[in-house]
Formats: sequence, C-alpha cells, structure tokens
Amino acid sequence: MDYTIYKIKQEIRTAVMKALAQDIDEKNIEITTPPEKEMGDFAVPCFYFSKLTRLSPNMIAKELKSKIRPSGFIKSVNNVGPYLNFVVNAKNFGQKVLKEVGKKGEKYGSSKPDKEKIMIEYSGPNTHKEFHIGHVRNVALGASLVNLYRFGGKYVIPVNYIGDIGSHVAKCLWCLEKFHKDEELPENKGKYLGAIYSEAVNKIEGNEEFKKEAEEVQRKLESGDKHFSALWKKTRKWSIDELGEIYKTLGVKFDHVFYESEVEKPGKKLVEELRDKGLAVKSEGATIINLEKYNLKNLLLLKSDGSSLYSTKDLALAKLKFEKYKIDKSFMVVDNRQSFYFQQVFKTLEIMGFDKPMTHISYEFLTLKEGVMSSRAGNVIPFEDFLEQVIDLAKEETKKRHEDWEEKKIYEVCKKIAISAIKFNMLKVGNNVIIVFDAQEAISFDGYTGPYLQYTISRINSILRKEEAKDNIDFGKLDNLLEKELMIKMSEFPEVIKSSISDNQLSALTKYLFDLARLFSNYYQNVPILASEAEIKKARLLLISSVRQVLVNGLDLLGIESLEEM
RNA sequence: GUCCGCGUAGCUCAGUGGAUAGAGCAGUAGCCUUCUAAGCUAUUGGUCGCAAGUUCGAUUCUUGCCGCGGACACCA
Repeated sequence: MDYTIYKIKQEIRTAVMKALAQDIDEKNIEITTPPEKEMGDFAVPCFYFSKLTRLSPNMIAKELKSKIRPSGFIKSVNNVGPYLNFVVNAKNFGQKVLKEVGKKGEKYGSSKPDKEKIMIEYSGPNTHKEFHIGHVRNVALGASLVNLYRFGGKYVIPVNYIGDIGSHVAKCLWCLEKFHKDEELPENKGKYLGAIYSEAVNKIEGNEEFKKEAEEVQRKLESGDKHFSALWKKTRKWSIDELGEIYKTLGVKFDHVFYESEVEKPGKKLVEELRDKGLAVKSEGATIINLEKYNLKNLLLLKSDGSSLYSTKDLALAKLKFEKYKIDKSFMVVDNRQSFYFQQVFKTLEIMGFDKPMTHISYEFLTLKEGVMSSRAGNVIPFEDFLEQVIDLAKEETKKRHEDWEEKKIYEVCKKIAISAIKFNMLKVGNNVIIVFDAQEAISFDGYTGPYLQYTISRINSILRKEEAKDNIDFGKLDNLLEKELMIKMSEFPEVIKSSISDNQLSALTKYLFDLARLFSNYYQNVPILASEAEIKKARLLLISSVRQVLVNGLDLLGIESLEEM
C-alpha cells in the first residue's frame, strides 16, 4: 500500500537524484527529521554524497538547494550546513493524508494481505498456579504482536500452550488432598487452586516427608491412578475456566490451545527415534543430545526415570504446529530466561531434519523491587487482585466527574481504564528491559500512560458528539503550524507499524501514540474548534476526527479498547 | 567459568553513525465564567558506566574493564 508518507519521501529522493550530477543508489539517500520544526519537515544529510564527489557536504547541500525547484508536496528547500531541509506543502500533503485516513478508516496503517501463514504462541500459563501480573506482560506483548502481524497483512493463528501436567500439578493436588479435603469451595476455584499451590510450595520447602508425598502423587498421576486422574481432570478444568475469564477480561482470543498433556507421549516417541538413530544418547541415566559442536552444550531430553521434560514436549509441539496447521513460520513469545534453551531446541529439531522457520520472541521478565515473584517467596501479585485495585482507583476520579452515571457503567468504564493502564505500562518499554514492577507507577493515569490516550480520545469524542465531521472541506483552512504538525505526524503511522513489526515490540508505537496525543492536547488547549468560523470549523472537525482514528487504530493494536467517554 | 541482556536527568525509560541527547514522574512558577484541568505552558536537572580503537564525525559500531541481572543436566 502506497501511503502518502512513502510518496513524499520518494518525491524527495527523486528530486535529489535529479539534482545530483552522478548516479547513486537511491537507497543511500537518507531522509530524517530536522531537530527544530522551524528548519523544515524533512531533511537529507549530504555526508554520503561528499564521499563520492570531493566537495564538502555543505557545498553539496548548497548546490542541491539551488537545483531543486518546489513542486508537488515540496513547498521549499533550504540548506543548513550539510543538511538539505524540505518544507512540505501543508495543503497538498494534509489533504492527501486526511483523505487517506478517512478512506481507510480502521484499516489506516495496515498493509495488503499476503499469503504468509504464521503461528504466534503466547501466554503459556500453568494450570494449578496463580496467574500473576508477570503473566500479563507476556499476554500484552503476544496479543499485540498478533494484532500487529495481522495488520501487516499476515494470516496469523494465535495459540496458547497450557502446562497442565508436571510437578506443580502434583504439589497442588497433594496439598488439596491433605489439607483441604471436603472444604467448601469458593466461587473462583482457579484462584483457590493457585493459592493452594503456593501453600504447597511453602509446606514442601525443607520438609522431606511432604516432598516424598508430593512425588508419590506425581507418580500416581503419571501411572493413571484413578482417584488422582479424576481429581486432575476436575481441578484442571477449574484452572482452565479461570484462565478463560482472564483472557476475556484482557480481550484476547486464541484460535487453538495446546496442552502439555497431549504432546507428552508424541514427544517421548520422538526422543526414542532420536535414540534409535544414535542422535540422542544416555548419560547418567538420562537421555541427552550433544550439541557441543554448535556451542550449545547438552540438551536433556528425558529424565533418568524416563519421564518427560519441557524439551520432550516442545519437540512434538513444533512438529504438530507445522504439520497440522500448515504454517510457514512459528513464533513463540516466551521470556528471556529461555533463550538458550530455545536455541538448543531449534538445533535439535534441525538435527532431526525438521528445519523450519521458528523464532523465539524474547522479552525480559517482570520482577518486584524485593526480587522475583515466586510462590516460594510468597510475594505473588495475582492479576485479578491488582486489576480490582486499579479499577478502584479509577473509580474515585470517574465518580467525581460523572455523578449521574450508574454504578455498572462506572465499573465498565473503569475496568477499561485500568486495563489500558496496565497493558500500556507493560508495552511502553522495550522487550529487553526488565520491568521492576512498581504498583504506584503502573497505577498512574498521568503523563505517558494508557489513560492519557483514552482521555485524549474522550475529549475528541466530546467535541464530535456536539458536531460531526464532514469530509468536503477546504484544506487551505488548515493553515496553522500545529495543524501541519498533526498531519505530518498522522502520516507517519504506517512507518511506525512497519518498524514495530520488524523488531517485534510495541514501544515505538506507544511512543508514537503518546506524541500524537500530546500534539493534539496542545492544539486543543490553544485552538478553538467549535467556536471557530464555519469553514474553519469544518476543516478542524475533520482533522480531529482523523486524529481520533489514528489513536484508536493504534490502541487497538495494543489490545486496548478505546473509550467513548471517561 | 562460558554465553546473553542491561548501564542515558533524583526516579522510570525513549533515542540515533551526524545539526544544541529527549519524554514521563518528582520539584518550581503559571493557566479552569470558554470544546472533559486524568489536561496545557514555562522552568530546574546530563562527563549518555570507564578506557582504548574504527571514522571527517561515536552516546550509537569494535575490543577490554567495572557494575547489575539472567541462562548454562534431570524445574518449567
């Protein structure tokens, strides 16, 4: 799709090419933004050209300036030192951009669909454990990447991979049986299980007898003991139901859910095959694959008692994904601590002859000031509790503003405000930044936050409720500097999408949306819209309606539902 | 020990091989009879961890060092 931003850059490149005395690769013409808006809207540094000619970059800039005539989107050209600065023709450019936003609507910024089919695995929670705020970072990132790739034209299959078996399950069930049998069940049974798991971890810590008992439960589970299998089935559902509620709250959907329990057997079979082929070997009773020649050490594939590991199952899962879903690429959103492990798994699959494009999208984990969140440390912050806390905070302000709103409406709005705060907070930093979770900061609604963007949209809505935007306007009326800035900013949206996709993170997008919103807030403060003269008002209404569209599209990609009013 | 990531304003973080390094929060001073003040404006605040190298130019690239975090065989 040929967005205006690409067209104007092409126009600048072409003009520079023509003015340049010699042939160069167009790609070497770099286009940047000047540090001060008074200098111009786009800039071409001339250092590269001076390497080819013997002239100084300043001389070249001067010469190019004299050769380039304004036309099309280019209103004027100036040389400042080694830079060639371009001022855009706001009327032509703005008209193109606003029409584009209006025509494309919610698709503004997207790319034409291509044939590529990709699977994105994210979330990957365990049953029988608490879903805490750390898990939210993964969901926020994964869900946004799904949106982003779809927007970028890919056919995306979002999937989840739930850990429904393993020692954590055994510990939880052991504790449930031993200390909570015949207890009355609370409404949120999944959360109840999570609390029991934490209790189990604490009880088992340093207690050999309990440890043995829990291990016994695990053996029973693995050998298909009737009682425990039934208990597993029942409790597993509690967790899965609760996860379903959480995903609903977070507004995410998976096309398919894989469970560890379904890939365990196929995984063991794959490891057997590897052993038959002599690729995997026994070592100290366990089964390993030697990856030393790839500088990846050894990967353990089966425990010495023959039971499976994460790796056992991941091999089968990888094959299942490609074979059943006919995907072209597979992405897994998993935290950074597993980077080395994934390298090992990918190499192992390659050795197995299963060389497919798989990417581990890694991000740093979330921790607390006092250290990593863990059941053992007893400092887990459950997502649902935290969310209620943020909602309560939002309520204080909302009630003040809307005394006439019913309790239910207040709750619905505040829930959206809270979720936008939480998600935005996690996406605004780069993937490789460790988030030291600070409730105070995560709860903040001021400045660079999700609620600020919601607020901006609400203000635009408030105006547009009073008078709708129409699209037959005189673009010449949008002649002030802030208006031009807003239009240029909006034109950049497709570029931001592209770069976000290319580095698999959302921080550039959050930054962009904040910048756009701030630009609008400034405009809102200083330029009257409804009170302006009829023709000007019409133009301004269209402008702000376009700003809203871009903000809404951006938030949508972040998995944040825009509010009508707040 | 080996490998990976990080080290930028008091705090939390953006940023780029090039024009005077930017935001938010916190601080200070202003702005609500006017479209939602969850806002806007102005302002204080920096040896971009340290050192060397590549370059016309390095906060950005390379190497070394220091500091922090993580991974590295029976957890997931």
